[in-house]
Amino acid sequence: MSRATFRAAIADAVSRAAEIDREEAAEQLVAPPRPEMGDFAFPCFLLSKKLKKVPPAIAAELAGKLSIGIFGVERVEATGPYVNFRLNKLQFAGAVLREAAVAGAEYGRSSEGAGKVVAIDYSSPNIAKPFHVGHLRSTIIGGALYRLFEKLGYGCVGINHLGDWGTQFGKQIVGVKHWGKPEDLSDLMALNQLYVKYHKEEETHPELANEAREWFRKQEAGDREALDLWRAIRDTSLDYFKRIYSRLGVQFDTYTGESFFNDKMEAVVDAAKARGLTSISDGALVIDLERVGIKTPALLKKADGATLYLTRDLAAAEYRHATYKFHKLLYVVGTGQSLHFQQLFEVLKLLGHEWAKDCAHVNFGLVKGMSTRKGEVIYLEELLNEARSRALKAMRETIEKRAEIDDEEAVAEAVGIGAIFFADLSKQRIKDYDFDWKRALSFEGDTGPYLMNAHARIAGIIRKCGVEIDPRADLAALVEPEAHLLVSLVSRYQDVLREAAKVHEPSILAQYLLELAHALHSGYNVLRVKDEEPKVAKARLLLLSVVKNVLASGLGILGIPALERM
RNA sequence: GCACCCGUAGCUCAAUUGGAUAGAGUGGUGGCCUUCGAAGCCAUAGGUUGCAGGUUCGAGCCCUGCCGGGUGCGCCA
Repeated sequence: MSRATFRAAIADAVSRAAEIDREEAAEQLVAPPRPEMGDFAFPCFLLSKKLKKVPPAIAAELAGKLSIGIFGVERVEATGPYVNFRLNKLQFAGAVLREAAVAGAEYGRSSEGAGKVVAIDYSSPNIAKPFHVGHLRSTIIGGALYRLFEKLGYGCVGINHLGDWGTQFGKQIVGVKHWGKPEDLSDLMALNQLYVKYHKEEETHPELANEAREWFRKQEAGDREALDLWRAIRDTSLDYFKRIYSRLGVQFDTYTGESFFNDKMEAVVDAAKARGLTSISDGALVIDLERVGIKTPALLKKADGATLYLTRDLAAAEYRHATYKFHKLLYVVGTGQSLHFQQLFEVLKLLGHEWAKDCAHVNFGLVKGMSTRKGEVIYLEELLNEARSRALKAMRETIEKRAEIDDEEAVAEAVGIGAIFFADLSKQRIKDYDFDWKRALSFEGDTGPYLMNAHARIAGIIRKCGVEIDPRADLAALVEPEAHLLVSLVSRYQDVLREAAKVHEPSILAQYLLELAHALHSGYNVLRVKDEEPKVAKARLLLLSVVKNVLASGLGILGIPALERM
């Protein structure tokens, strides 16, 4: 808020001096590339066209007109084609830090999303298969977006669209029937082994495929035994997933998976037919999408009459809209399914749903190189355990720290999670992700633990400095450029959250937190608190405590624990 | 073959969405722990932003064509 106040004051002055619209002026105000240049800059390129003068001349002229009387501004200077504004440090720090100090851990929260619902479909794994590293991105990105929108005041619905229906269950049941024991039904690893065994056997005994198809057919027809088996497998999987999610700190509001929509698809098919959208092609029921620029037609039903993925997603989208009246519906799914989502959104439009424009595919790049040398996938639990043990090893290298920590295992677990989450969330979603043990589990440099360390370090200062935090402290002592940089970064937090939400990109927040932690680490030597004069100590401590709150808030959104000690 | 995505320092990534001198980490080299946490800091080296055109006051970003990598392209999800 406070940053916006200063921005508005400058925009107002600029709009009067340059005779342009106030909003236009506010929009053009940017931050200069280097802090010495000032806090805001107004580029004069656009005016150049209108006034038929070169930008530097306009900048000089404007700077002259604006030299005095803008709220919070202590210097106006033309530098080349820009007019640079430097804020009064005391006024700026006062406004920013007081607001942040009062808000405490809630700093950054806003109510701009009040009354609006964002539904987010994420993680959505297939039942009866263990969680591996490839499932992580959707889970982590979706969880981060959930908490981000929540922070901005939106009501969020986390949807886990479980892959809990389909022909793979026929195969799973054949595996259980032929080679399994009754107790395997409640053991996910055993179930998975049976599934793998099925595929191996199928290579030499192709007739098993018919058996599997028959089981799934029975399942769809409501056969008692088939459904009982399916339910047991589903329950076992769900228990397992929930254990993983609790370890990751990820939550869902609903687990309405694919099976939930079994009885809701016929209505969509009927609606499409009624609108004359469908045709028969090679026996299958399709919707031609050539007219909207998609060459691949959408398949609603197979030649044998069975429904498909798309049919189910159409029914699900309609159900979600009816149930949640969402402002936005986000699908956090890999970019490999782009065509599917283009088709889905276009068909929703053709069905007359104007809300189709509120649906978005939050796509992300592939996770490559996640299998071991033997070609097996890396299970998530292996990764988490490895991260924990490496963190423990790193902790044990410094004895002083151990003395302060009472639950080493818990800290190591948190550090491991922090490293893994941040390795994923710090890059733009769209980029392919090369999984690499060394990089994913690194604790040095631009990593999750680096941010956690910045937070724990401030916590240590607060514990040991011998000064109390005072939100009303006199801030005149905050004269160092390092302090001003931190104030400026703190003031940007809300803007960063808004931008990250707007483009569904947690990496914007992650990059910002790195900047903040860098500024802290570089500055904290000159911003000592302990044994300084009380006035100086109090001012600096207030600044540091506010930085700590921002770190805690941002890390929380990313799903990374902010520890007091590590 | 067609469609979409990605090419920025040796490696992994940024760049305020078209703006000022393209920045971080890592790896290399050299420094900094008797002072609130060294999972840290400082310094130094490293670039024809894949190539070639175009658009304009201005392009890593937009347009066209190539080159390289990835993904997808009707009866799986």
